[in-house]
Amino acid sequence: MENDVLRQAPLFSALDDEAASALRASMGEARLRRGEVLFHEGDPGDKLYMVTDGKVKLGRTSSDGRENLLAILGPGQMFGELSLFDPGPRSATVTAVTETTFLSLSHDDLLRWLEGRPGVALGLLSQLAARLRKTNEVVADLVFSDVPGRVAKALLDLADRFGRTADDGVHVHHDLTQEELAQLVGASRETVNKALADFASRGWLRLEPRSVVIHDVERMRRRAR
Amino acid sequence: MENDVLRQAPLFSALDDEAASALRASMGEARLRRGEVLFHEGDPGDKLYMVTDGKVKLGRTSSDGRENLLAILGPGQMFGELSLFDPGPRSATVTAVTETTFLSLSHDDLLRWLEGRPGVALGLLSQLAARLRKTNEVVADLVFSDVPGRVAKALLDLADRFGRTADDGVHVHHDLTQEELAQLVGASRETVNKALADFASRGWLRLEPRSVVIHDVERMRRRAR
DNA sequence: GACAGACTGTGACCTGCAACACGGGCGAGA
DNA sequence: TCTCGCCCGTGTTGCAGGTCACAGTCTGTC
Repeated sequence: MENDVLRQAPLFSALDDEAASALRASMGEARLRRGEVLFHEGDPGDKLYMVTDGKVKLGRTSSDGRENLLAILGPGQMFGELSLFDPGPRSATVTAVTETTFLSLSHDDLLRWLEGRPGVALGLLSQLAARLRKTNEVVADLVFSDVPGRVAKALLDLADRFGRTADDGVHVHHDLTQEELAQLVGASRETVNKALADFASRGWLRLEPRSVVIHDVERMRRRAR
Repeated sequence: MENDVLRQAPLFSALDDEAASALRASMGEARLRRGEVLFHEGDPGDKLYMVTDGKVKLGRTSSDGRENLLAILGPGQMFGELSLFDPGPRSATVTAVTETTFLSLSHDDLLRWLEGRPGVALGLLSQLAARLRKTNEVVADLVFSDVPGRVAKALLDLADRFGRTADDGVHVHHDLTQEELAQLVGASRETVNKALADFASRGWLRLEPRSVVIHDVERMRRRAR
């Protein structure tokens, strides 16, 4: 049943069939190809989205046009909560990194559905709290770590979420160009390339287009901190 | 009535007397002097706190001992929500910057009080969403802005929250040493000192111990971005 | 009034990283 | 098949900002 898609999201995993169906009924769908934009920073909008398949990047652009990625999100992950609970324009631009499908839910529908399900509000709180914790982590890394450290950390994070373990290591098809990786860790494309080349020359990983194979997770982990 | 203290917090400002009293009854109190620590990063703990008077800094320490401040909080502001909704050890150390008084509330008491008050849960959601939005802002600044820009922004933020407007400008008694300011913007003490000295030499502000008078808010604002 | 200790100011380095520059590969479309 | 764009790799240069070192100042304390 279609409800399985919903249950990918940690937030909705515990719902019974009735609740899931009720929710699913009020949700819309969307599909984007690589490079297409779902919405731009500054746009109005009060919809919550959930990725059901594929990957998106969540980014913001500085006044002088440089870009910075806040997160890469995959199946089961939600975004757009900010405009939901702290009304205001979208604070980031969302772009598909691969072909991606979404479910969407409007503020009003969510609130209506939320009534009488107080547990879910608590679930949302803990989702947000976890996001905040993670973002604080990012701040600390920007202050304390150098670029190679941040690259290592980003790769490990991507590996956790998108990696498949094989006998020669963890295959991570992150689908990001080195430029995008650089924006994700807040560095230049060139510096990231050098860090990657250095890791490869040490045998910690193998580089492939838009993908890496991490041979030595332990060393990468040590380099990350 | 004592309930006024509670109502300083945006979250509780709309409560009626009954609700406020009920909440107030289950809250504890605490008081710290400058430099004293309320709790350390890594400590267990499930209490939510609210500053009623004074100022605290919320910081984390890197493995090699360097420190980074996530926020400076004043009267009406809350902290400790993370351990509440995303159970786990405290993610930051909280230290008093001036003599400070708090109210505290345990997880269980909050949940009990929350029952039957669904509006408050939504209020908490929007608090967290706003915090997250702000933290994302910080990340962008770290990536895009230089140190003087971040210092200007930090001073303006402190001015908004703690400043008093007089005829020679906005007096901001932030109570932070330049070392602490540096930790707040993610830079070294020396670089921050030079940025401040530069602003002062341009006549944009006047330096005083643990305090500044901003003469030209507009120029500072322009420098911040 | 003398001393300690914490805070502030300023210079001389050194380093990590961004910016620029350029060449090579590869995939997609004419 | 050619060729035009995107990617990716790498050397070179300049600068922001971190580190080190020290001097001046402002507290409170005995």
